[in-house]
Amino acid sequence: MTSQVWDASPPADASPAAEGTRWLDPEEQKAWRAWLYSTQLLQDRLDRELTHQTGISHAYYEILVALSETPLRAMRMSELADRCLSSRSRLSHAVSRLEERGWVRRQVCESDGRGQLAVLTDEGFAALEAAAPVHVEGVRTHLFDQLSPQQVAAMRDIGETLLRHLDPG
Amino acid sequence: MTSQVWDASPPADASPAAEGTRWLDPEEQKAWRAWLYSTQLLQDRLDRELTHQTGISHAYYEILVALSETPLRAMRMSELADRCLSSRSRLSHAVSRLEERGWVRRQVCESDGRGQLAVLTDEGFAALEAAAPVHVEGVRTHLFDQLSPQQVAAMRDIGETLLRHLDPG
DNA sequence: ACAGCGTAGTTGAAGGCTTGACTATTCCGC
DNA sequence: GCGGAATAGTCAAGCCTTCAACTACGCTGT
Repeated sequence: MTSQVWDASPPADASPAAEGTRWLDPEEQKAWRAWLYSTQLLQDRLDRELTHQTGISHAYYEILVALSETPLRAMRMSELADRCLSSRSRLSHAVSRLEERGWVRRQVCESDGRGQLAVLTDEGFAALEAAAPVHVEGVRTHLFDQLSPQQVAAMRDIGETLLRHLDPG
Repeated sequence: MTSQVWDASPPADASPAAEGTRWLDPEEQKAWRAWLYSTQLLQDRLDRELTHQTGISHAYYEILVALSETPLRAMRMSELADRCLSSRSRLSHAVSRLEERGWVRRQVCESDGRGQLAVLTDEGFAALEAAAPVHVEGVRTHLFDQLSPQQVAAMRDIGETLLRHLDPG
């Protein structure tokens, strides 16, 4: 009746819905907490530093990167949304705001009248060029400088394993 | 001038700000992308499933868990904010909404007139009890069922290493 | 006693995200 | 070609988060 650990062990007087639940054992719980906290702190930290030093949030940065890596610096809206793990709606709003900054413009798609192309402008490319070193330094300082080569390899292995399960694409 | 990879290699005509930037090598870049995508997809998925099946977002869930693990199911607002990796303001808003649902109530702190205690109500405890199996099943299905024991151990090790660097506490 | 400072927490406005409805266009089968 | 289903994208309402005040209380030194 006092303290419970809701990842790990069921309460003594477990509710009916809890029957058959595969609770986490202590090792799993520690791994889960470490993963959850570290990913949240790292993402917050990187996003905050990038935003404060460049005025570009990590979400916007990802959009600019995706466009810049494309031959014509242009991409269909849906394709861009998928690439950025973003909903259509969210991306549409974000592109509108990037348009206001003059970093992206919309252009109707030749081959499909329903479609729109998001096109990176020269100003947008310059903004990305200015932000990239800040982003990379953050990733290096807070992630790669902290880990051994073995840990980096394990991180990649775990990430790719999870992606095979999670990523519909 | 065409496609660039902004984590990995500098553009040929790098801007002055890019001088001396420690760009990521191809291995690091793959590790970074795998980590970034997998964490984002996993967190989205868990939050979405929990929200749809129980009406409780992961952020609210964390608050309820933190309170339930405490002897008197009560915690100082700041302490709770720290525990949930949340800003004071964000937590204050969240507790207000949990109060509207009748799951938490506020109570002035005896020992410090400035302080407030967030207290978990019986209704809040019941809501947590109902949501916990859904949460745990999600974590198991999308995380632990996908990984080998070695990978779980490595995940914990990496998480704890990063926490030592990131966590101010 | 009280001035000044630091701490605890709240509030309101501004902006971002999600959901669901909506328009416009294309594809498909007849 | 033409009618219906599917697809691409946008928009508005509501919720959440952030930021910058702001209130209230406690601590310290004189």
